[in-house]
This record gives sequence, structure tokens and C-alpha cells, in this order.
Amino acid sequence: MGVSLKDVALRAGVSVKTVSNVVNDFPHVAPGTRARVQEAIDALGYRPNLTARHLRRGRTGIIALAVPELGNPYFAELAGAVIDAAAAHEQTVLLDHTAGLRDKEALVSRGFRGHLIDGLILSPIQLEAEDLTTRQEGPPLVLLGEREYDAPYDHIAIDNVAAARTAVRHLLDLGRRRIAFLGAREESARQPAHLRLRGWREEILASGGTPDESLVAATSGYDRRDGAVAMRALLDLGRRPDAVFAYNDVVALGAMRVLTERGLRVPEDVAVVGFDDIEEGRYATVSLTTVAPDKSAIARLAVDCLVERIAAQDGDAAPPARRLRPGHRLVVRESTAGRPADTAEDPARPPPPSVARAQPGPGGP
Amino acid sequence: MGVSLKDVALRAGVSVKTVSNVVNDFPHVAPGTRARVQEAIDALGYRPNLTARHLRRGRTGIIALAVPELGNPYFAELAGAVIDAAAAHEQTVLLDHTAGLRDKEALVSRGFRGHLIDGLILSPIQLEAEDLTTRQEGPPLVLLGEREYDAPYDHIAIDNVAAARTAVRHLLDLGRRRIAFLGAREESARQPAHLRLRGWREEILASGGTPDESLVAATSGYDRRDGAVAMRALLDLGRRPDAVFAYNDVVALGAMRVLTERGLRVPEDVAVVGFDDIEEGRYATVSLTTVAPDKSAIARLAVDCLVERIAAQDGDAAPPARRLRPGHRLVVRESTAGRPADTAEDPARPPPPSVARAQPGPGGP
DNA sequence: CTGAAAGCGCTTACAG
DNA sequence: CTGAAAGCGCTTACAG
Repeated sequence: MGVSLKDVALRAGVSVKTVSNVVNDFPHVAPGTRARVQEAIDALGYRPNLTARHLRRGRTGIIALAVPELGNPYFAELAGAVIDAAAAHEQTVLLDHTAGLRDKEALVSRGFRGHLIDGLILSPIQLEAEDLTTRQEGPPLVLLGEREYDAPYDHIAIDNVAAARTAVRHLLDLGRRRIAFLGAREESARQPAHLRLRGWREEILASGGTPDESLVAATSGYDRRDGAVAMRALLDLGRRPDAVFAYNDVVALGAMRVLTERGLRVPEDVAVVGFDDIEEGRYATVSLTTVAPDKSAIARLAVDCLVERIAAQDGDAAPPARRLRPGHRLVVRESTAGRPADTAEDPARPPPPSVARAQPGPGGP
Repeated sequence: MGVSLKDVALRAGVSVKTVSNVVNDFPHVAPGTRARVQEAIDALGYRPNLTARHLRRGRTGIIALAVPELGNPYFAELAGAVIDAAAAHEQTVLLDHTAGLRDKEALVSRGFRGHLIDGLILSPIQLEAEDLTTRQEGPPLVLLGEREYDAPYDHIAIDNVAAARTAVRHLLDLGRRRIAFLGAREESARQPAHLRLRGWREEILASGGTPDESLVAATSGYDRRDGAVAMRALLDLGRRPDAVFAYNDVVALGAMRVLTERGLRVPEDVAVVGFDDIEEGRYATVSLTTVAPDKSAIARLAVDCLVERIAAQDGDAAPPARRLRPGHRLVVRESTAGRPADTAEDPARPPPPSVARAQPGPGGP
């Protein structure tokens, strides 16, 4: 059916080895031979069978990226960045989504794609440490995001506590004192939103205040609807905040929608800060102040680490597990700053400069 | 390095053929033998090498989905639906993004992943018919979306003209007469937004009006910024519409942001309709009226067609190229209907019922 | 119900 | 600079 190396070799009157050399752009092929082979390749329309190459090389050049949900723009944007970062290493990305379910996350982490992928980048939500420590086999693994584990894997994440503190600090500086936190998840022993919630507590304490736990709202997930439900629940209980710090941007956007429905003005009555810096937040009717993780740095570091570990399988000494901290910054927009007529942000122009800048964070320990 | 079939066969004291039979769940294996083999598999931690299987079978079970941009929620949501639809056929999805560039689209359509993928689903923006007619090789191909080609490939798309007419009809019914169209692209000989623009023209003509071409705004792409830029340009030229029909939801959202900036009320001063029904539109501060294509039907039909064509390569007669039309409906929200206090849509509840329903459209011709 | 053997299309020491 | 041959780990007629 397909045209094979052998067919090309036959036509060019050389061995398959020589054709292989030409196809793989190896040196030490006589110019005349190369031309003859190339001519045969073109004439026959030969295209290498990647599948055979994979089997022979023991490598596929495919890495998997497993995210909770592609419907969350943060992960869609991150996936785009990972695809680009991987292309720089000539790696192809296979996308998996786990729905944030522990079982699916554990399955993926065990490398259920047997030998199809060379490595895996996983952004877990509910995965537990034991899922990782009992991991027998599976490809090299790099972890992404807020969840941390005592397991020997590279972990790429911004300093979530510091980032959350910066956001809360910003709200405190605006004079807000009743700052709600949206996106705690009670069902999980170890809070996915652990660190951001801790940042909320620490910063309020550092300012001399007392964290009001009745302003911490649980959600069952992390999407727009969860934000709307949590915000509505808070208001229905009569716990009206003067500011909201949400686990992420879509939760913040869902909350903002409910605030408007209830006739509360953003930011005059309630200031709102999100997390992720998704494109959508910049174009919301009231543009969203947010913590902006450096997505392309996250993607780049993750792919670099993974590629290094894949290479290390060939006998190089593998580096110890690293903890890498890409940068982040607070982007102040209308949901906290209002819209002074003369300094209105223009969403059609390049992204505005950050206002507060958190420490970009050095590499791991 | 890995454990192979042979290792398992050795330990179980059977031939590799028998192990293969067990692994692939073939019948006609004596229960005792099966148990013995299974025990060996577990003890050795054997996992099939997919790469070898692919080579031998000549199939990988991987299909590619190429979309312009994962950052556009419509494509992210569609990708999720395709991944799910493919899982039902035990197919894995490889995601490519083309940035809507003709060269990249043409490259992908030629199946540049040589034998790695069994088939391709492509949603083209700038691809031209000749790119397809000169296509020599490449895997089975299914086309998605508004662009149509005179080429023998399956094409899955809602009735874009009818859908656009329904949207414009809705605006006309509200008494709007200066309806702008956002998202024409002049640089391309054959408009990507061809059909939706045609629907705009036809419906205005059908209502006895005259399409005002000065209200057709070109964009350089199809994202939020493009919508904002186009809207601003229209207003700066003094061409104030009383309604906007946008090529898609993100363009509509970008436009809505600018309208608000300029102190225009939505929908009182300007009603807005988008296209795609992305989740974001439901939670916008003024929720967005939109044409909702049936994304899961699109995904399902595309995967079904592709899987059928892949199977047809084994000698079955391939069906002629089909044109399949999944359904769509108009979802009316606040950006055209306003927010009557007593019927406010609750974004935290299930999606609202459609108000106008376009013909769901029969299967192909 | 099970086995021995060929072959999918490459890459890679090993020779020359 | 080029060739002959083995082998990556499977699946699959073909026998028995």
C-alpha cells in the first residue's frame, strides 16, 4: 500500500541504509547519491512511516498534556502554550482531559497509553499523594499547578501563597475589609485551593485583621456556574462582602454576573479579583483584575523538564526532582480600580503593564 | 527494557500467540490457560507496546483534529466534544492548531504526520479549493465549518445561511433597522464569513429593506480584539447601528465591551447577537443572544464519518462525499431581550430553552 | 484450543 | 561513503 524505504532504494539503486541516511539528513552521503535518492523519493511520493520509526527508536516524540477541562480558557490557553513549547523540541502534544477526577488523574499518571507517549505533563486537581507514591511504571512525569505532593517529580507552579497575598493586599489597600474567598472545596481532605486560601488568611492576619471564615464559600467545581452559585449562596445568607477574591477567573466572572443581577456595582460595592488572566477577563464589561501567571514560562519549563527527563532515561544521571517557580504579576483592571474616564484601559491595545509585581521567583531549591 | 509478549509467554509456558489472544480478549482460550497467562501478565507488569501494535496493524487509532485556535472557546468546547465522540470509537485525538493560516491548513490537510494518524478532521479558515484538489496523498479527511469546497470530502456544517437569517430576523422583529455585520474579511477572495454575510443580506432583503453595506465591518481575525476594533471603527466613522450581528461570540463580546465603553446600552441602544453559544456568553454581564450550533452533533457526525472512511480503506466501497447538517437554534438572552425583572435568566440553572428554533436540518443531500 | 514463523517499515551496529 | 542483516514487539494467516 504505502511506499517504503525499500521501494525508494530499489528505484535509486542503493541500499535502504543510504535512503535512511538521506531521509534523516545524515552527513556522509555523496552529493550524487543524495540527489538520486531524493529524486526517487519525490517520484514515488515516499513518506516515512512514523509508526515504524517509533517502534525502532523506542521513542515517539509525543508527550501528553492532561488538564482538568479544556472548557476552562486557562487550560485552553496553557495547552496552546505547551503545544508551542513542545514544537521547539520537535515534540507533538496529545491532549487528555481528566475532568479533575481522581481516578482519571491517577489512570493518566500511570501512563495508560503504554509506550505511545514519551512523557506526561499533568495538572491535577484531586489526585492524592498515594496515587503517585504507588506509581510503579509509567513515563517521565511533570506536575503542574497548585497541588503539591511529597513525591519525586518535577513540579512547576507559581508561588500561589505569595500571589494570593498580593491579590488580597491589593483589596486591603483599597480599604476593603470584608473580603470573601470563593472556591474552597470542602469535600477534599487536602484542599485543591489550599495555598490560595492560605494566602488569603495570611495577608488578612498580616494586616492586623481577622479572617472571617463565614466569607469562605465552597464550590463543587471551578467554573462560571460554581462562581455564580457560591456568590448567590453568600448573598442569600446575608453575608455581604465588599470584595471577592476568587480561586480563578471563571469563578470570579460567574460571581460578577450574580453581583450585577443583584444590583450591586463592581467595584464600587464589591471589588473582584480573579486568578489566571484569561483573555476573556480583559474584555468583560467590567474588566477583571487578576493574578497573571506567566503561562508561556510555565509551558516552557514543563516541556524543558520533561524533555530532559526523557533524555535521562538513556543513562544520563537524572537530576533530582525540582520545584520550579515561574513568575506572576497582579494585573489591575476595572473590577477593582473602577474606570476613571481618562485612564480607561483599552482592550484593543496590547495588554496593560502590571501594577503590582510580585517577585518573579527564583528557580527551585 | 520493557516486558514483552515473549517474556509473558515464557513465564506462562505458552506461545506468544496465546498471550496475544488473552491480551486482545479473543475467544477460544481455555479458562485455565487464560488464568495462567493473566497471572504472568500481572506478575511481570506487562503492558502492550502500542507502537508495535500500530506498525503491525497499519492503524494507530489516532485521529487528528485541526482547529484555527484553541484560545477561542468555541473550538476548545468543540475539541472536548470531539475527544468524547472519539472515545466512543476507542480513538485518541491529537490536536493541531493552524492559526487559520492557509499554509498550515494545507500542510495539515496533506497529512504531514505520515502514518501516525488514521484520519483528520479539519476546520479551515483560509484553505482554498485548489489546496484540496491537488491533494495527492494523506489520510481520510472530514471538513468542518462554514467554508465549502468543490472537493470530494465529507463536510459537516450547520446551515449557516439559515442560521444567520434567523439571527437577523430576530433583530428585525425587535424593530431594528440599522443592523451591522461584524467579521467580514476583505483580504480573502472567498470570504470565510461568506454564508453568514449572505444570510444577513438575504434576510434584510426578504424583509423589504436594503442591506446597508457601510454597516459591514471587516476584521483581520475573529477574536475579541477584532470585534472591539471593528466596533470602534464603525462608531468612529459615525455609522451607528441599532443592532450588531457578529460572525461569532467572541467578536460580539469584544464589540459589546466597546459599546459599553462608549456609553451605549445593550440592548436598549444597540442589540447584539453572536454565533457559537460559548459558555462565556451565558455569563456575560449582559448575557449574549447567539446562534447555537449543536456541537455534540457536529463532533459525533464528524467522528462517525471519519471512522467509516477509515474502515472503508480496507476495501469496503467508500460512500460518496456527504454534506451533513447538524442542527442549530437561536438562544435569546439579554443582549437582545433585555432583562425584565421577573424573567431574568438564571445562569446558575440549566441552559434556557431556545426561543426561536431553526429547522434542525435533515441529513445530507 | 495452541504453536511456529513471517513480516509490518524502520534504524543501527558491524563490515568493508 | 555504502551495504547486508538483525531486530524493535506486535499480529496473523497457516497448521495441527
